[in-house]
Amino acid sequence: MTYLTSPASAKITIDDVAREAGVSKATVSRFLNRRDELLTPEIAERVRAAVAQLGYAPSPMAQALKRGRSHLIGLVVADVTNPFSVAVLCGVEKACREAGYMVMLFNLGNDGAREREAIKALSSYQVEGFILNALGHDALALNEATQRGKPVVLVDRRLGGTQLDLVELDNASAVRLAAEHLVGAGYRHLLFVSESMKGVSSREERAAAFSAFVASPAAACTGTIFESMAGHSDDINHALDDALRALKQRTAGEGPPAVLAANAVITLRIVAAAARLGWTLGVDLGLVGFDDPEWAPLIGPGLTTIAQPTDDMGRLAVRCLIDRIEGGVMPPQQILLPGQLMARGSSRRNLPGA
Amino acid sequence: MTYLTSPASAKITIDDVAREAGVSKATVSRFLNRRDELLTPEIAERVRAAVAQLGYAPSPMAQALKRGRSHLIGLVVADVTNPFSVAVLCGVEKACREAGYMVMLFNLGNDGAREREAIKALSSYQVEGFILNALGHDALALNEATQRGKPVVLVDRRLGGTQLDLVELDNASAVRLAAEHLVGAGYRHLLFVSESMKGVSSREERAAAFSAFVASPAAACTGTIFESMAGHSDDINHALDDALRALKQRTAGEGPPAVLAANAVITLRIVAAAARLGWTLGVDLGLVGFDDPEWAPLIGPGLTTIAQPTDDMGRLAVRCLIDRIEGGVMPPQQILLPGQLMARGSSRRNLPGA
DNA sequence: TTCAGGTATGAAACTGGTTTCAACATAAGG
DNA sequence: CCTTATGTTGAAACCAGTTTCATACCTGAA
Repeated sequence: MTYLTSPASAKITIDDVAREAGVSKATVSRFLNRRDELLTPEIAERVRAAVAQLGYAPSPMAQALKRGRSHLIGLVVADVTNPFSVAVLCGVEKACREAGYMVMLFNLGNDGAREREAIKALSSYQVEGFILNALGHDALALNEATQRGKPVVLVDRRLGGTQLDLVELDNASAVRLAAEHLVGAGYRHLLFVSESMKGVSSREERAAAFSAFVASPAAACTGTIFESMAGHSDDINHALDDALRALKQRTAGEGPPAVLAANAVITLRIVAAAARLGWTLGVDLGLVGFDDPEWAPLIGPGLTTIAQPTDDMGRLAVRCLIDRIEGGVMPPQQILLPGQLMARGSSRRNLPGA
Repeated sequence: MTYLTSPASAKITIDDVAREAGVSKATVSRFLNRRDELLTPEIAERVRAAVAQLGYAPSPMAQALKRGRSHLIGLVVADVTNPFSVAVLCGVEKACREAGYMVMLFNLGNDGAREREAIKALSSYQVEGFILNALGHDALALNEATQRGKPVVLVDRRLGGTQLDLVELDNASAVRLAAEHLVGAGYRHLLFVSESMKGVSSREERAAAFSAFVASPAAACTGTIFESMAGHSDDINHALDDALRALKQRTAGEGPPAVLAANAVITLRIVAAAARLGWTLGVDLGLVGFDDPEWAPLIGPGLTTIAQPTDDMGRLAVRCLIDRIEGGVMPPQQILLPGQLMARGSSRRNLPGA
């Protein structure tokens, strides 16, 4: 009894087409690459017909082998469960397809040790370039890639000291935008909550911009940075609750404090913490978070966020990469894109009380 | 002025290793494939040293070409922005890597017309098999794949009449679980809200199970199905609001109605609709939704959900596929996995009123 | 009519591996 | 000591294409 009835329908090669058309495979190859120029109309037509009749499609593998070009782009993502990464992934994938490239995905699952593995695996598949949204724990891995002469574009995070193309949010402006919004809404005490910096540039930039903002005389607010360390989630939550309670106490009588959350994961943690403490967002605690997932308007009074132009980021990263792949020689670019403030209930101080 | 300092560090081939070790490339190949057996220890050692010294790694492209095996698995996903798809993607990716395969991702972006394109592109890259979470608008595309003798495993959605391996949620049981939970919580009037069926099997199964449940005498509740058609989001929302209002009116005095949402996207829509109507979840409207994204506990009183074992689904799909790739001949399997009820506030009728 | 020059095509080499097959060396058996 | 068996190794063919190089053909000028 057979379950696989497929006759493995003999995949057709360039030789089959050549035979069918009564020409040599060189001719077929020429036809496919520089369509008709260089070919007698009559022959070109015969080849065209044979290709159509057999439904022939050339093997990218074989092409890659000879040409040294795979039309593959390696995309390394720190964590696919992060909505930001997914959003960028979408942009990258779309732009790649439009440009005739396929994307080969490698998800690190937030495991820095796998960066090497990712770059090795992808470059063994002859990807023509990398788009990295990686952890940066392993600068050596990067060197391996660049040393092989493969172009690299960084997204969201700069890695090592190396001067590479980079596409990211204009973190300084975005933080200022968020902080000014909170101050404008009447919050006088700001807490910036981030995951442990661990050398991740975007986290550091945001924290630095926050420090700079609260230090400026014009700010008219106090600011603290809370770094949530890794560990068991109960411990994380406990530490976070303590920090919020302490802040509240310290600033009692001066209006509610506000949190600026460094990304969507942190935002969710803050929301959960507020729920545990029995605080109402927008009333007992202001909140602005980076990233604007679709659930942001639906949590509590609606979460105010800084939306990143993720789709454009992906698209620009690809354009930048392909420019280099196709021989463009230019200085490393840093492309900074503006964030957009999505003002919602979590940062409106004077809500009709609940 | 040069910006690319990389000497393109001449990628080393098997010939280089052979030369370095003073043997033929056949010997090197033998060493790499069946490590040492069959080789003089002295020669094996020379090759090992050469490989190590040159840091040689064989080209999967060339291997694929000759062996006809690419160690690539094609993953077609209906929509990467859907959390369910991402969750499955994670499981698939992990399982693949553990088994020594790479995954090649193709995102349809909910565009059914691209199914063909996806399968063509992936199979031209010689993927050894497919994992499909696709739309199924194009049964022909599928045939193309199976006809080429490539194994296919379906996830979440069965396609066409073809008998293929399938991994999905046990929709019938899951719907019953959710519905019984709602009835148990005191809701007497149930509304099943789904996107337009359009031949998507999981949607149909869930709807059918819902109909079956409410039709059973033991159910002690009424049930309606609301199919949200495609269109402008304002229209969708309007229709949804109307349906909810009508249900409420029709059942006035018999306690609040409850919604069973067919997936996370619908769940978010219901949450938004409740907000527009000024209804409190759990009080004015019960809600249970399929899929359990991380934000579910944080919206309103917490959303009750049916969690799917997405990670296991991915893992099982891969195992199933690899079994077939590696020659396993067996009848098409249907693997049904149980859903888990995550009871939260949105389905608790007697909350301390707000 | 012949020769130069250009063009269209095919044969063969090449990409980087695997695999078959033949050759060689060594050991065992007669 | 010669034959046979066994086991290692290398040369060459092969995968499916691209590209170089040579050849055949045709045209135009001397």
